Amino acid sequence: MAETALTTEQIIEAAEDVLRRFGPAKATVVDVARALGVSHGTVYRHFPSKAALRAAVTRRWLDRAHAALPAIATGSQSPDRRLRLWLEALYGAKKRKALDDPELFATYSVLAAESGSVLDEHLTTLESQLAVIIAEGQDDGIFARDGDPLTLAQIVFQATARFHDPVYAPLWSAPAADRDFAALVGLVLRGLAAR
Amino acid sequence: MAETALTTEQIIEAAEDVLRRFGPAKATVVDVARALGVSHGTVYRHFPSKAALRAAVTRRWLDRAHAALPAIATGSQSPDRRLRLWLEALYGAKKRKALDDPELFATYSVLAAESGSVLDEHLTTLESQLAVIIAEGQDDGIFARDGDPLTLAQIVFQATARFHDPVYAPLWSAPAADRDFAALVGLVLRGLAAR
DNA sequence: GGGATGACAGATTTCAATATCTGTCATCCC
DNA sequence: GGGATGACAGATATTGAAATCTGTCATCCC
Repeated sequence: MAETALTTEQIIEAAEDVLRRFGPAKATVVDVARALGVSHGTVYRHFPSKAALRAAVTRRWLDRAHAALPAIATGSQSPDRRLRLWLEALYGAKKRKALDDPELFATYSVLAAESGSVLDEHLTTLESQLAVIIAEGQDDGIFARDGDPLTLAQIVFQATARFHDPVYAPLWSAPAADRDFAALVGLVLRGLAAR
Repeated sequence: MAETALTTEQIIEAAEDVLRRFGPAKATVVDVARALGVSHGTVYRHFPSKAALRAAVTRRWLDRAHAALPAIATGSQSPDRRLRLWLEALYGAKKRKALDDPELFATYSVLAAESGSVLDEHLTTLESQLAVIIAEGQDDGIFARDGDPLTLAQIVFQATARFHDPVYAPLWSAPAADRDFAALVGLVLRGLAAR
């Protein structure tokens, strides 16, 4: 069992590969097992269902895609600048992935949509990063103090949905997209600012 | 030909009825012709294609759904109040339709998505209504003067997408939806306000 | 003449038979 | 013992033949 031990991580990697090659509609557990040279029963020893395996792949992908954001949220710059940088990093990462490999991006959009709980957890994480920035901005007197930081974070997240929700990905390559994004961030920052 | 003359309007009405009953996936031109008691060739005398007929139905539905908005845009109240009322009317109309008859709403969501030009034209109309309100607000000194009204209107429209884009319809019945909407409108209005 | 018709070709959809997949579990083998 | 296996039942997907639909047009009929 020594060097040939099949790890959960290996299965996730194989599943990611199969999804990349076949797409979400065609990728099967049997494909994953075949890629690993084991029977599909073995995969079910590590994951209770196909959905759970796909959820694990999705979770890892979402975490990696937004790995740079926590550092921005807790950075040393002023909160308003950090908020702008954070939103730009989120939009930039999504846009780059969507344009670099549209098929793969579409695959992960489907995966994220199908495992709602993974997505919800991810979005909650992002919103709490935003909330940290906003709370510090309120403490510094840069942002208006009326309003709970987490609620404001959710509102800011909703207001910028067009620039991070995958359903809008086709619009991110429009000529005016980056200009519109900058203007929207400007509006949001003026909305948050202390009077 | 006197009283039995088949009008374009009658065909649109029959098509609307067929779409309501069968849904966008099943409704056919033959169904529409059958409902009118004519051959399907006759329908093609009035519309160049199935897509054009469906586009006509969509156009009429969109116009009727938002018939109340122009009056609000040109109303007598202050621009900031009008902006809030206009956005509330838009969200309210969509939400009511989505909750009253989800199937019909889904049908029209599909129709709107499939005939992009009709939708684009409709959105342009809505944005120009917003632009009128914003321009007046700038003239009155209520809104900041930096920024072209039409661009600002587009940004406001994008910022509130979550509360009018049909893809988000499932979220409109969430308990927090109305509260979030009010908070978002508040943020947008503060963002537009003159300092 | 001008609008309605229905036969037609090619494209699309439906349907049922067939194949594959998901998830379980008794069995195997190191 | 503990992990891997593969046969199995029910669910889902694929496939190809048959049916229907879209769009055209020569013809009909008021």
